[in-house]
Amino acid sequence: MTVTEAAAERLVRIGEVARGAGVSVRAVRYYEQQGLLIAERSPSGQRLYRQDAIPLVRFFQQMFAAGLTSRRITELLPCWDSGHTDAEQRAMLRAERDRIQAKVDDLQAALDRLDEVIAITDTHP
Amino acid sequence: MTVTEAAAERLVRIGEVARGAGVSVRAVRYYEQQGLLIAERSPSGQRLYRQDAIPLVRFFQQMFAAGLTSRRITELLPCWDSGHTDAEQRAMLRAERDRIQAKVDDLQAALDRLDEVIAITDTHP
DNA sequence: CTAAAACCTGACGTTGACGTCAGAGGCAAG
DNA sequence: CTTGCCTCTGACGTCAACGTCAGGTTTTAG
Repeated sequence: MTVTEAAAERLVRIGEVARGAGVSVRAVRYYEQQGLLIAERSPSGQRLYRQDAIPLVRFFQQMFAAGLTSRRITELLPCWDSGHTDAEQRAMLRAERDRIQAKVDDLQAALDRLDEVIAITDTHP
Repeated sequence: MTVTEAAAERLVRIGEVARGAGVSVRAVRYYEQQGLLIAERSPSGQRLYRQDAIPLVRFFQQMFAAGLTSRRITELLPCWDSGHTDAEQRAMLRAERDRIQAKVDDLQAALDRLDEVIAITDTHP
């Protein structure tokens, strides 16, 4: 089943997406504004989402937590949607991977320093 | 020799501290404004730092990278200076440690997802 | 039918660690 | 002495992902 084909699925409103993904309604609107998430509209103008919008929003959160910007995510979304990538996208993917790995290393180093202090302060109360 | 205490050492100006620690002059002034770094003053008002200000600034950078705020760092500085801590400080240390650990886990999960996509896009060029 | 709950579109506010600019001194070299 | 670099104090600007408020429409529960 492709994206455009999308048989008659149960469509949900923004509140259900927000609750389901654990974010605010404002956040979901923001994602649309940034081009991350496209919603159908009801005749009265309310946003209607397919159910897979919920794991998608969770995924956005994960990428945000990893330090990607919404712009970068939009640039990389086709990699997930179609599985097809050009050279530039593959380069971005690796760049982000490397950046995140470096961040993990930094955090681990900070963690070690904190643990060191904790060990000292625990033996010197 | 603790961090704050020190004998008559060669004092350096802000530019040398900034270059030595790999940050901007503005950043060093900001740290003073936030109460992280205290500087002597020359008769003309220029900031004079002891040389151990340089590793200290590096340490601040490391903590910033780990997501601590300048306020939190000021609250925890005594743990490094004196080695003495009260219950509240030990609780903060552990809270930060746990937060960083959780962040590492999140980053690792994001990393795995990216690697997954990279592997796919590499086999489907 | 009505009231509450949910949704809409702007649009301004928040946070943290600085960047940047303006205007005014200070300091060693030639 | 003056040139050029360094430093000073404000003070406003930046960026990203939302929070929040205002004022209005829509959907739903009873």
